[in-house]
Amino acid sequence: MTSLTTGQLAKRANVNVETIRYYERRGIIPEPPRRESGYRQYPDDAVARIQFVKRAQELGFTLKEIQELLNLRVDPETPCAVVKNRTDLKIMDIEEKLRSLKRIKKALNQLAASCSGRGPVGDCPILQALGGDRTW
Amino acid sequence: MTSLTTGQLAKRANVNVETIRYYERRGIIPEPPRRESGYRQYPDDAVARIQFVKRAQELGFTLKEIQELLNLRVDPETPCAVVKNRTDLKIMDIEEKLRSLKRIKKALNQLAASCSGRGPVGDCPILQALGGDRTW
DNA sequence: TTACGCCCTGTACCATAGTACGAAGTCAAG
DNA sequence: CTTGACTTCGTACTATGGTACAGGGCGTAA
Repeated sequence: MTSLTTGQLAKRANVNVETIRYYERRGIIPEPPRRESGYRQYPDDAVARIQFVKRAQELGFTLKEIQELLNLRVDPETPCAVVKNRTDLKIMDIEEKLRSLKRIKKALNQLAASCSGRGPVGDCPILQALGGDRTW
Repeated sequence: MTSLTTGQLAKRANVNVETIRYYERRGIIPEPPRRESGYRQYPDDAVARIQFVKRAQELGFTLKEIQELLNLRVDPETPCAVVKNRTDLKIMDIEEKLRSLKRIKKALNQLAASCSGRGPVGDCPILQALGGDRTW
């Protein structure tokens, strides 16, 4: 069984060494055994754990949520429904963000359409719309 | 001409007093004149300036971007096109965020669909998909 | 005049997700 | 055995957008 140093783990998982230490402080990865010298000895599959975190992050989970997700695993009797439920909640969360961004985009498009791009900024309809039409 | 104290301005603009001081530190609102006592004296239209900031924030601009937007006003000869350009960039920015969120949502939906919600978490297809199918 | 509420300053703190750095110890190659 | 790369720890710093608080000064009404 090979074992990895922090640096090797970092390289394989494609993250910064400090990120690994940070995850350990956060309790997202367990403290690995140490050599006499104090060097950490990570098992091979620590790479998979880091990648779990990274994939979940890409899917919009925060580190806190990921930690909760990982904690569920500790008790294999936890019903799978709990995990599905978090996923569904996250989907709703993302739908809310999508709605909000679409609203924003619509408003910005209206501003952009109102502005020819010609003339001095003093007459800019975009700034006027944002600020009322006063000059401070 | 009425003039406002920090607290009055905060109340009218519907923000925290500390937020106003924070904006002043950031250079987002100019330092107002003071009374003998040191009390700030805001002109009435400071309310509009705060609201400009708040509206722009709602539209997805960061304080830094808002500051740049406000700085454009200082020289009324700045062409309006500059403002339009920033707006267009921000629209593209938001479109990018929308694409990203849609990708995430799709991936999460696939995960959620793969999971019946029944059975123990040890067999959960969601966690398996995130982590590879290993048990740490 | 005293009491209460506001205002002033500077600084520290919150969450989020890391990154950077110094000082010291360790490991491996030459 | 030395050198250079790597590891350890603790702490401080980054960016973002504020919030909180202590210790003092000010303002006004009763």
